[in-house]
Amino acid sequence: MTPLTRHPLVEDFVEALEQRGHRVTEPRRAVVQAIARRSDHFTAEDLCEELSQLGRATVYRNVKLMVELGFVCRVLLNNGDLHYQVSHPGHHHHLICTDCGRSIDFTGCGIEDVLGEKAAEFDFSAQGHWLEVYGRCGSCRHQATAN
Amino acid sequence: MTPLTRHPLVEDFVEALEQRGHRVTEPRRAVVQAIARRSDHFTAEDLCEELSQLGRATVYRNVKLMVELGFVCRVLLNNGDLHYQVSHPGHHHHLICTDCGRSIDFTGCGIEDVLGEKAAEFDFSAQGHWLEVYGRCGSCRHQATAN
DNA sequence: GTTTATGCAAAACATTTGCATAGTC
DNA sequence: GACTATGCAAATGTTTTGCATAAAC
Repeated sequence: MTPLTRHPLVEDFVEALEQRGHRVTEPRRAVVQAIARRSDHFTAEDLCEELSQLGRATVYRNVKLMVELGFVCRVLLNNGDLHYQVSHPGHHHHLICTDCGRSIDFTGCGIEDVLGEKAAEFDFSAQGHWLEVYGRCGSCRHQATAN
Repeated sequence: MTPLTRHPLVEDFVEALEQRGHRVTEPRRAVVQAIARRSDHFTAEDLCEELSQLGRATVYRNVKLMVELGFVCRVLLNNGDLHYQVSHPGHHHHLICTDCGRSIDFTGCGIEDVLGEKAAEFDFSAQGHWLEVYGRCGSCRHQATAN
């Protein structure tokens, strides 16, 4: 699901940037590449370290841009930290492994109905929601069993 | 549900503090009272402003303590900010009004089943989750209609 | 050539920490 | 009296901003 092989995402992102009138500069490209390469969540600071040749402000500004364009979303980790991560464009959620920290996107949470009922109880009209799921991914579980 | 009348919570909190070996000082009491009075979510900085007679560190340390004791939880607002709020002790979620900003606690979200199925698809074993629901509360909806 | 992006340094926040002093139990 | 909490000031960490310069379109 998350492309690790090359970075086909980079070209998608660059194309979208151009279409929306954003200039494709070398620093911006570097930020986009660094993000696309990440198979996992990260902080702006992580990117700054990786891209130490760039100014902090440039990194922060471009991460923000990527969020605005919907290419990057935020994840709420179990410890309360908010990180960034390459995102499915639409509504989606994360299965976050408390062992390895990796997160898996999923769509179609199907909780709208449940929420609708609950909300009605409180005379509340639900419009959206944020959901993070914590647990253990397959490979971490299997590894633990193997040891 | 949220007690606005007096602050019966304060005594509950103080009692629990004593039971767990924490000393009940005047500054601590002031923080606890300020928190109990809040019908809405807040930041540590909000409390510092309200309790300007206290040192920042004291406020921060006591908020943290209240979180550790489970009296206060964090809420993820629609805009991505994390705030604090008086909390139901156990597992619960929030209905957050995007108009007035108020949040309503609810328990028994009943999404475990839905999540379990979803997680199984990805060979993921779900253990916990975080859910925030955004929408409009009754009074904001009614007010809008009235105008 | 016009406009947008960058880089730096400074500013603005938010939170934590060390340590001497004061307050609780 | 022993131990914990406070308050201050300083340190830390993160993110934003102003502005001159450079690059893109």
